[in-house]
Amino acid sequence: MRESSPDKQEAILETALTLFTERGFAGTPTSLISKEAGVATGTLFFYFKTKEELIDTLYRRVKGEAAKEMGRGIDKEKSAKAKLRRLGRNAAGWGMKNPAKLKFMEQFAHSPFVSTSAHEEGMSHFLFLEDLVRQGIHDGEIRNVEPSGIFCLMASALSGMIAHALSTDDRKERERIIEDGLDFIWFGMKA
Amino acid sequence: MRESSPDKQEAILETALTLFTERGFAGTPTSLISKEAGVATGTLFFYFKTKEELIDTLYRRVKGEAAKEMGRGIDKEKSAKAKLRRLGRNAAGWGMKNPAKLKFMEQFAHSPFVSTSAHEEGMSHFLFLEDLVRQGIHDGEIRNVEPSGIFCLMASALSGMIAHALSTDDRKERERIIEDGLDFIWFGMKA
Amino acid sequence: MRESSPDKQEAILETALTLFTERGFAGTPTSLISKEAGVATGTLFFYFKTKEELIDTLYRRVKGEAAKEMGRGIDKEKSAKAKLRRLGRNAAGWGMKNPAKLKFMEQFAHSPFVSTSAHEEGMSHFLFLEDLVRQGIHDGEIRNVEPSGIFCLMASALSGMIAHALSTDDRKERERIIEDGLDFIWFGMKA
Amino acid sequence: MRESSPDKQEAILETALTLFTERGFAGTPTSLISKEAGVATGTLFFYFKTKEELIDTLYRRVKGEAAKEMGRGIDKEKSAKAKLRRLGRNAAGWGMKNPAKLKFMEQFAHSPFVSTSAHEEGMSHFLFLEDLVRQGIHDGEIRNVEPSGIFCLMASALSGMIAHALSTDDRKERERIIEDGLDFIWFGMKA
DNA sequence: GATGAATGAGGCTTCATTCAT
DNA sequence: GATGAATGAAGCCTCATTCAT
Repeated sequence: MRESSPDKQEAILETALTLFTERGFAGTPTSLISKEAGVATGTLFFYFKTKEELIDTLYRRVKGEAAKEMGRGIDKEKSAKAKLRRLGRNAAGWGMKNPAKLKFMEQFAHSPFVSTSAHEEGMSHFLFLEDLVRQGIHDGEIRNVEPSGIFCLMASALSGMIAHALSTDDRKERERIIEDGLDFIWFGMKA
Repeated sequence: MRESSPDKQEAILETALTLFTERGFAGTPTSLISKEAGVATGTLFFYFKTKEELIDTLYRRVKGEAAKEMGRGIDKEKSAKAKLRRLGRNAAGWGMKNPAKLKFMEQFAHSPFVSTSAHEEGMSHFLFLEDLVRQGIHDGEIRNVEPSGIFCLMASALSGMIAHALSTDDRKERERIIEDGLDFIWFGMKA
Repeated sequence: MRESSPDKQEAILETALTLFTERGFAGTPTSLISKEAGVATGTLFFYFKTKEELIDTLYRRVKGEAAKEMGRGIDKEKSAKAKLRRLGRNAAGWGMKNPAKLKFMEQFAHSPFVSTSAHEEGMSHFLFLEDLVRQGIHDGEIRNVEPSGIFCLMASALSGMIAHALSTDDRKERERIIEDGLDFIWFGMKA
Repeated sequence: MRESSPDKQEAILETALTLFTERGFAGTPTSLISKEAGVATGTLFFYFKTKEELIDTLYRRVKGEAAKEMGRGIDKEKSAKAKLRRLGRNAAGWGMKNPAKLKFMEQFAHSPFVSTSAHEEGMSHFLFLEDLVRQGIHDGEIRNVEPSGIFCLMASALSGMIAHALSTDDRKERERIIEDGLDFIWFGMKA
């Protein structure tokens, strides 16, 4: 009865991610999460005081992980164009490899279930992207318009692009969608 | 209390829209909707067999209205560029005038609460947009890439742009955001 | 399934009184109350927002009823002595006839489950008793000491007396206990 | 945090007393007791097999201590009157010095949480009081009525008196309440 | 058409208790 | 002796839905 799993908390988070993605937040009882995770009801509440805290934790984690993946190797690139392209490919790559996490973020990006503070923390991970745009403008590569606007447009276009890419299973097709999408984004902002 | 709705059904729909936007589907009991709408609990279920039917009806309505508004006056324009610009301005204008409805659509675009059929019907209203892109490509105004991809990019960028525009109260600022956004979208796709 | 009982609320209150007396507040689940009262779980919460509100309502009712019974016919008596004796007999009579209510009051008089406001309202019903003592002092029938002190002593002695009387089933014995108790109280305060 | 208890068991008992008084039995989780006492959850259950055993132990202790304090120096007094007065002063003194313990006893004297056996043991400590009354009757100092009745009246009046005395912070006032109360009790029973 | 009291399945959370370390 | 992660039964309460009036 007393098991040796070193990481019940991890099991809960992982299970919750999948279930939330499949059934939504309200459609996923905590009892189902614990059952699927192979722990007792009480265990979930030992690690997360409330269901909301579990959601929040998950949201912060996934958003943080996504941001980290997106930034990978950016510094090695010289021009804003190259940096953005790398970033876009990173994002697409992460989304392709983690469709559940992507769906989770999409689903809850606008959800009132996610606390405001989690949303803010989530956003903060992507601030470096705005700096990148700012630098591009300064260097004359990007059109001189409000950086936060470009950031929004880029972020939403990127997200739409990845969702679209995920709708096909064909690798070639996906790559084409991504390259076309990155072109769209770059032409949209370049000086 | 709700003097502008002679019709109870209308009062329910209107109230539900506001409440869903503020509190989400799961956070809005039908009892609260009927109370705020000034009708009895039973009345809501006379007009809508289930809560989900109410949600679906609302979703279809709002999506349909948005699509109708976006298409207004498009035929008068000649070039794809002009058509798209008009369409973008319509969308932005509608969003500015109906922030609650916009928020509703944003929040529930990915929600499992909305039935698949409602989602599909919602999407169908925007198919004319894809035709528009197709025509633009044929006329050489738009780059020759998969139209559905452009459609996705445009739609998500538009939505991000409007959300960003709504974050400020300054009319001038809003207009600037919208014009910059429409430029971004156009440059992104033009041949 | 839909019954015609005109007074489910009353059934709930009555059942709750008995069960609380037998099992205490914490030992009585709301589910048991509704089951024994022959109503659905939800019905209890339709009439009482929370379990605590049910307790409070019950406490106020019982205390109010007790106070009313105690005051019955007091005005007809002339002297303080006669008034107090009548009051004491009323109290004892009520306690004998309503042992469950008495036990309920005893049990929860000091309980943190009963809200402060309910306790205060409960006490307020007995203020007339303090006035009675004050008048007795003024008329020289009762020793001139702080009336609130006498009130406390009298109230607690009365309550102890009734509890003691209830411990026997013999009517004669009970009457003796009551008369002896009323003597005790009167000699304790008379001038 | 709790530096005065070298013994964990003692710390648990002390903490439990305070918490039970403030929040009632049902409102005080064992986890809170152990946390406040600075021990692990498991430790509490090493010393007390169940929560009820902890409650019982506490109840027996407090009741025993109270009885012991009340009886202090009684033998030195000659007359029943003097013995009772001494006993009353002892009781009042103990109550003033141990308001938490007093409140604990008041609150749980009628509680179904306390086992029957603990209640009986608690009562047994006060049997000497009944003997004292019996002796007073035999010596002609106390009215010849059923001793157990007098015992009940005296006990409840005493308890009401102490509660009342505790409601003021003024030392003079308190002493007056106690002396008046002891008069009340004595006049109530004297021959 | 309209009402709102009534239903009861089911959700979230608490907490006494256990036991491997 | 002591710890605290883990358990799971059980409690309070919500809320979509029904139906007699």
